Amino acid sequence: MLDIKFIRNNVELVSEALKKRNAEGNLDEFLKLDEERRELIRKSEDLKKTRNAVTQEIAKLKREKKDITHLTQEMKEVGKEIKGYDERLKQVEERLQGILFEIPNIPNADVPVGDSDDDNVEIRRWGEPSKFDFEAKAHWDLGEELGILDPKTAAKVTGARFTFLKGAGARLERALVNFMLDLHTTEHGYTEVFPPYMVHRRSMTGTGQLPKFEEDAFKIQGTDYFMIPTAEVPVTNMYRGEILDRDILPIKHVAYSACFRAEAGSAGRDTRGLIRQHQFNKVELVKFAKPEESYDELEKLTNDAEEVLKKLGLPYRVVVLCTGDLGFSSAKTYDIEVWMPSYGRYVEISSCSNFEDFQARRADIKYRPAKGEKATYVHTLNGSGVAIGRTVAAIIENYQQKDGSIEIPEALVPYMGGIERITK
RNA sequence: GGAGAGAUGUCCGAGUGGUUUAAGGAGCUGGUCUUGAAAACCAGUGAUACCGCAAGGUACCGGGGGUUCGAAUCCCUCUCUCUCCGCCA
Repeated sequence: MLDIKFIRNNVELVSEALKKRNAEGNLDEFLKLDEERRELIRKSEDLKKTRNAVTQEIAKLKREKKDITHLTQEMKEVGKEIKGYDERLKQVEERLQGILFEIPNIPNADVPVGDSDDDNVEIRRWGEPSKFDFEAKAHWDLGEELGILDPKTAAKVTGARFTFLKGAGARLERALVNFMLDLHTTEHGYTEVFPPYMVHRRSMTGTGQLPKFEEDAFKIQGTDYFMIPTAEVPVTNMYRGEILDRDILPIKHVAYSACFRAEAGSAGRDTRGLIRQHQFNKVELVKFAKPEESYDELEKLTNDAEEVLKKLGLPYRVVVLCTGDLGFSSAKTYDIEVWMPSYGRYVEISSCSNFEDFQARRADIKYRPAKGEKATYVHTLNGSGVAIGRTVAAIIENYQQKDGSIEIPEALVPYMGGIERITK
């Protein structure tokens, strides 16, 4: 959510930003309602001032046993008038907030302008795309042949876009979770949290999933609970409505969670394999930082996520998302893309974003820059560190051997109980 | 699921319709005293949001609604916390 005053004073800038994003925002109506809102507040508060004064007078007269009926009559009318203004004000503010909630964040100045992911800009690469002297297989074929991935049974039990992991496959998933959590807690200084997998509407609104993207989320019928699409939601909302002590910033959390996404609008895309599932596991990095440090923290956070892929020996590249591909709440995002032989290209495995104060304003998370100073919004950041399912897919494909077995990356062997290779 | 008790400012905690438009205490800030500190004493103190160029004003006693000239206080409703009982991984 953007600041009302900021929009009021920077209409051109906001309008430009929307254009760059190919997004729409009802700025004309916003400005009109903003004007009306302030006028209603003025009128209502004027009358309240009068009422407060007269009410004191009535109390005094009553103590003196004097007649007050003419005053109470008068105030009855004033009360009605106030109520009228306040009711209209409430309507105006609701509409205003509705518009505000649907305006995306303003991209940072150094974000490249572009229409789609074709215009994202590669920043760096690590490793070389894997080459094979045999016919390389896709992870969905290889995984089923090895008996470690079983989407058919999942389809029987639940439906499409779910998978049973079995044997060494299930072990690999668990090993990756533990490996990543250990790396980020012991080497990168993140504090581990294990969040609830369901949150209520306010939390989903705080991080920006709602109200605009409700169709992407799984809602629990008969409740106001949503399955979390990422641990970002519960972990960011841990601090909702709080003023944080400046000395504890930056706060760095790492959280493992399952993630649930309806994938509305993705029908027919990535239908095979682990790339796009309704439920997947992810280790998420979340930070709360001082505004002046948030872009340094974004670089560090991205590096922390990259370290996972380096240690696993998976080739990847980092791209900065262009304005047209940027997520709704984000001011700047780096995607880390891992080499996926079956796709013949790099595939997103992590998305690291600085939301600046966009989420903090929605969720009301502040800090005090200095003692006695006015509290101001923190900057929130997060990134996958990294998506587990896609890592499993990447390991299967990049570490496949000619005989159809899969070598386990060295760093992962201790987490696999010493298993160095997955075979039939 | 049943029965009951709560939610007040940074914290503790009074307050059942108008000298409470929130007492008192703690904390914090400043001062007096002291070689310094502690203690004591004195004074100040909403780290809130909004409207306004400002002066100032309005709102805010868990959330929402109602009664009233006037609500922290009365009524309705929701959320959360705690205690006891039942059930349960």
